[in-house]
Amino acid sequence: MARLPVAERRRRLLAAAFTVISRVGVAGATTRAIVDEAGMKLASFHYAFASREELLAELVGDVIGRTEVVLAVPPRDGESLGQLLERGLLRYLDTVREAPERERAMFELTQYSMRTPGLEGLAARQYEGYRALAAASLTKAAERTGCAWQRPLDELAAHLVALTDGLALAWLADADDTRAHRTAAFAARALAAESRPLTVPPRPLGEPPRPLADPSRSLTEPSRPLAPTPAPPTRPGEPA
Amino acid sequence: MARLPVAERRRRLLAAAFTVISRVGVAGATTRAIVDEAGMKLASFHYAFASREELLAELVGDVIGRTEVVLAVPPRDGESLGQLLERGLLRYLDTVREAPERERAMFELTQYSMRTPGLEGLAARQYEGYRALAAASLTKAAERTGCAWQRPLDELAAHLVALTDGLALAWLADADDTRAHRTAAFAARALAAESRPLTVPPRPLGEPPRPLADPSRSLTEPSRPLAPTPAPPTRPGEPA
DNA sequence: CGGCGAGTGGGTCAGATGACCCAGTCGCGC
DNA sequence: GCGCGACTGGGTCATCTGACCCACTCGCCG
Repeated sequence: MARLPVAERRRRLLAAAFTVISRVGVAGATTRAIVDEAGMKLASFHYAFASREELLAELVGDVIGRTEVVLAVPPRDGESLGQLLERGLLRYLDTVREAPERERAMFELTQYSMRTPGLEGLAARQYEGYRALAAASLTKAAERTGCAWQRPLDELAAHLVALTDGLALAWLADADDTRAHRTAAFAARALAAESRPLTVPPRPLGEPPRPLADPSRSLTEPSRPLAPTPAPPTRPGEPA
Repeated sequence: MARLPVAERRRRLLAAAFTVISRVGVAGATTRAIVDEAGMKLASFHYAFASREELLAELVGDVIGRTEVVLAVPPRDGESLGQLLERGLLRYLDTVREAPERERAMFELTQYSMRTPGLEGLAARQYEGYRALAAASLTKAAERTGCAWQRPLDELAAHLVALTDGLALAWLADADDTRAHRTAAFAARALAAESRPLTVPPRPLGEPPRPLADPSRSLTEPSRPLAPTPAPPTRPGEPA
């Protein structure tokens, strides 16, 4: 083994650890398996890291940055926001299908950090990172299709993260492409419903410019009655 | 230790195993930790189960049935489908908040079965079970609020499962109640948007009874053009 | 009511694993 | 060009873990 600066060695060990975890899970990522993957000797491990725990903690932190924006897809002409979102989600799904182990490894690392004393915060930060990525994607998608979001961006980002998580988890469990595609379409629909076109379509004459009661407010929380609202007629929960 | 029939011993060991897994994860669920939790001796373990693997396999299978319908909530008068769904989701969220370890254990067991040769099928069956529960909840919710679903039930059930998974995962990561509540509201909205009231509201005069192009079809897949559709105007992905 | 076998208890064993030690070696700075 | 110290290699050690063994006990059946 060539002589490497510690920093580089740490980097390689981290990469090897992720590979091993992808293949056999966190439990199977023993120090020996990791150095084996990296083509090193066991002593080098403890030269670079004080302990296996330290490596895993670093890895969890690292992984946050390693996540790329896979949702971003080149927009097409005349494409609606919903369509763009759906293609983005399908693209994400493709990356999951291509490398399911990678995705599994991510989930497992999150779980590891949630369960390990001292690392709980990292799981939260990881999700913070996901939301930031989601927010960026949502912003770009909206401006590319001439739309505006009707809710705070970070809120919608949280929803998108939940949707992608659910989507990935379900696919990992049963590998059902058809079902996953349908759920992706549903997710796109659901998110697009939280937007409005920026170019306000001409309002039909006579219709007052009512600010159409925020359709995305909680459906159960008692909304401060701006005007006393009588018991609403039996209707599905869709916005007025 | 009292003398127990094997069946009972197995049951107790399974319960103890789940408890241990909730506390310390699958990796920490060693045979010793399990028998300790159950108040038995190690030998009893191998008397009841051939191996730790056999117990875990059985546990994964068991867990499928153990899941209850927590989404079901008593309906209130004049409540919309969306409101009912949101309350159901919030109730689910409450169970997660009350026993996060339980939920974590479930996720971990799923992951274990996905990763263990011979148990992959169990993960799929587990999700099948989840979908069945979701479908039952959705049916009940719709009929209680006088609504009908506009998409096949099992499809919507898959969406609901994805949403609850994403919701739970996010909450487990950051324990942010506010965010989780908002996502629950979003999920309820999104699902309710896939329904329609059964009592058809009187159609405005002059508006033909057009079957308003299925709003829930995929937004990207080329829909067989019933009528040649020119490039759609730039609009958000929301249904016409 | 006596024996037999299902069930129990305590111990053992081999292998895996995290940690870490120490004698070397070899590249870099002087 | 050379010495020093950052790095490497090949061990060792204590501990944990799954598996399993065998002598014993005690409730039930005949």
